[in-house]
Amino acid sequence: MKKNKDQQGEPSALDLDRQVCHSLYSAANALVRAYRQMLEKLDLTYPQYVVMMSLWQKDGVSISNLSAHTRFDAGTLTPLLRRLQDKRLIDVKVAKGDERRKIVSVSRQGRSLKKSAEKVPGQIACAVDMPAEDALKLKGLCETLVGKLKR
Amino acid sequence: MKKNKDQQGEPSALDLDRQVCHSLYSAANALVRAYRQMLEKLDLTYPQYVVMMSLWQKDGVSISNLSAHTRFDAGTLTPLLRRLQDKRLIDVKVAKGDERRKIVSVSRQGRSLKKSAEKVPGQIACAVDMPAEDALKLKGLCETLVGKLKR
DNA sequence: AGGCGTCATTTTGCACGCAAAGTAATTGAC
DNA sequence: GTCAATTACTTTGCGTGCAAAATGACGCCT
Repeated sequence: MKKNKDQQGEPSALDLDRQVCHSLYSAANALVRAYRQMLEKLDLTYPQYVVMMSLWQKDGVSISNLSAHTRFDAGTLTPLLRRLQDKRLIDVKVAKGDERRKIVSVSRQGRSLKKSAEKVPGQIACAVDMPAEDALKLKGLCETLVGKLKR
Repeated sequence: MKKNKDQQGEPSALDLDRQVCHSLYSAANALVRAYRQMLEKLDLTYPQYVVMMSLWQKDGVSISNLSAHTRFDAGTLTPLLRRLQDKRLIDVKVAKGDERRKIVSVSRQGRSLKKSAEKVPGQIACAVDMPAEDALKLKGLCETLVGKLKR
């Protein structure tokens, strides 16, 4: 009776519990879920918050610039920006000199939202409760991964 | 001229590039994108592949068991399982003795798909090209994070 | 037995994520 | 200058991810 070919066989490379990717996937989802509560006061989803952070940092950019910085697909950004516009947080205008391009900028309301958003990183850090060293290591490994998978 | 209150001010906790979560989010999306190509031969999405891995490992489970193991929401599993059923990869039956519960099991075709799936982890490892030590560290940090955010 | 709270699953509604196809405006080749 | 290739963005279609509400079955209390 060497093995037991069906259920509960010897460990396999396909075991869910050994998959790094599954852990990463679960962690990303868990984080978005954690953000959801903190962001609902701001009436933002996590991706919308990312876009606002990008714009708070650098305003008046084209959609393709925003896409590069946030790493969101253009096809994802179009409707997301429409929602931010509906909330009056941003302005979108056609670029002068190149009518294909659009320029996105933060509105006055969008700028004032930044003050409330400033509390969010601390709240998340508190919920996650991970030593700064580990957080940096994690960030570094994720960035490496993104780099390897680019394209 | 101490500061420059608008664009390009001093670094802030809201800078996108310092957000661990944004790196994690991007990495998870990049990984799913990488899986997409390898899984299209199997006609599976990444979440469907996760469910199949879970079932290959342990068959004949209820949906809530599957939900716990895969960490997918029940409301996500219902339509996902319907698609796997449409592809004849799994069988779903009402549990005897408790008609609320359903029991999910791998079909013969689902079992034969496992052989093709066995190549996937190696292909991903190759695309990612990360030292085993780093991969384990990454997995560990993600699991810690999931643990802290549980609830 | 009847009723009620709990449990397992499904449904609904909304927001991504992204490949692929579509639409304009711009650039480049000649 | 003309026209094809390219670029910037939008649209479409499908599959999640998840909160919240709905459905239906169980189990327990009396």
